[in-house]
Amino acid sequence: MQKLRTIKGTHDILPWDIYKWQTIENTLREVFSAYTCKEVRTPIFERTQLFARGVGEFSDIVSKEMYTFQDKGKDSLTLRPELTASVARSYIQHNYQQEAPLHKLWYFGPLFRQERPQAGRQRQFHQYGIEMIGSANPEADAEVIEIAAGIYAKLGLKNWELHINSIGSIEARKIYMDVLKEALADRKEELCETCQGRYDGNILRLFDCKNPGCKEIMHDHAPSILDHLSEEDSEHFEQVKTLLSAAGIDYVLDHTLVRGLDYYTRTTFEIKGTALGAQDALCGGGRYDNLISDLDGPKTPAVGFAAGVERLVLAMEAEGLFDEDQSFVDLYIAPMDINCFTGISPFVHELREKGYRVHVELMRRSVKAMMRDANRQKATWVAVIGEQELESGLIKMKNMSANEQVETRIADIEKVING
RNA sequence: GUGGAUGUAGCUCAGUAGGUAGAGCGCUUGGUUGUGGCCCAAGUGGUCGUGGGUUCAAGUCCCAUCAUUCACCCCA
Repeated sequence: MQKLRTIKGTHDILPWDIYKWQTIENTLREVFSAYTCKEVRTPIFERTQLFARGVGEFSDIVSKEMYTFQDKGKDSLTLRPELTASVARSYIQHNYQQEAPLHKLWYFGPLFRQERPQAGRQRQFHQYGIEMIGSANPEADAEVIEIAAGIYAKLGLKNWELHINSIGSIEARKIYMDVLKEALADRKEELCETCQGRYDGNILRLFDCKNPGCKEIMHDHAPSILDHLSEEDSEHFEQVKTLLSAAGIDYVLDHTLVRGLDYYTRTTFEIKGTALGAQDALCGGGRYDNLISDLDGPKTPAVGFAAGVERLVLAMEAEGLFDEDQSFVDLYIAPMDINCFTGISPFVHELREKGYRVHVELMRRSVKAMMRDANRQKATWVAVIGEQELESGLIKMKNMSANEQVETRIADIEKVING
């Protein structure tokens, strides 16, 4: 009998770690709302077809990493492996374009991909991101990148760098791929096995190979895609770079940055955590001007990014950015026996309604044990209530960090807490 | 899917030349009568991942299996 445990590649976010996620989520809301983005939540599963068409039938994600199943109506459904396609579907289904020409949509949620887990990669993982739909202009690209970077800045993360590139329109990319193929034709035999396969499959992926031999060949012989962009593509990219510089955002120009998903056009970017393991992409995104129309929507330009939350947690832990000493208890009530509850109950209720975090100890422990517990929980105040207090109507309030104790009427607890 | 590493108390790990288990931290309680953080003490807690095999005897050797983990692939 197998012990009950989480499925491979999935994890519980434990109650003593959840504050890390909440810290991140709160910051996300702040930043996205500062840019007047609106959150959208889509279902966790969709028709398989959506991803096959949106992400690309032959991409690895769709061809071998999806959790796909049939429901009782024999429809093929899939746990979402990414969110851009879902948001695009929502945009089309509800005719967002009738509401306004531009939509800035952000999201946060779990995704599923059946890959072998490793550091910074799980089978159920979380991403947040934004899809800015409606603008073909470079200022949209720049704002999306600014938001991505702004979130890390706001969280205090230091060890990351922004890489940007432009892979042009589909037409320009096709031409470039032929040029690349020709430039490497003589060297094909020297490439590693997987790269030889990629040469005929998706030759752009050669840039991602970690094999030193392949890297050298690519470095020495591969032409830059930036030299093969159309005039409009180049102009667009120049403006993006200018806008980023104006916003004071540092970037690394990286012509080898070719995103894996089929739907990207023109600007692509990635933010790498420089203190992470092999899975170091904190955030990846770019422009995708054809996706909406590919999914039978109106021809609509868009740009966005998706960022991994588990990786962000790892990166923040590595930089010690979480406050491990923060208190979750404003007032710890230490009742000496059951009779103490009735007298204090209405006041506790009132404090909680006002937003104070109040713990009433429920274990019937000794005062010593309760004080010890309050200390461990980093409670700011402790109220001791026993027979004496019930008789006199005065309870003892102890400020734990100052080690000072005062007597007060129950009705004045809030005054004491506020000093 | 491929390769490497690892699987002993809640956590981090010891475990010597095979003789049926330890430490630190944690948790609980106590150190006199109703008060924490330090210190001290006691207690709680493990069929040594699982199943076989070798042996008088295996956490310790062999095989298998499962799980975890790191890397490849791919991607956030």
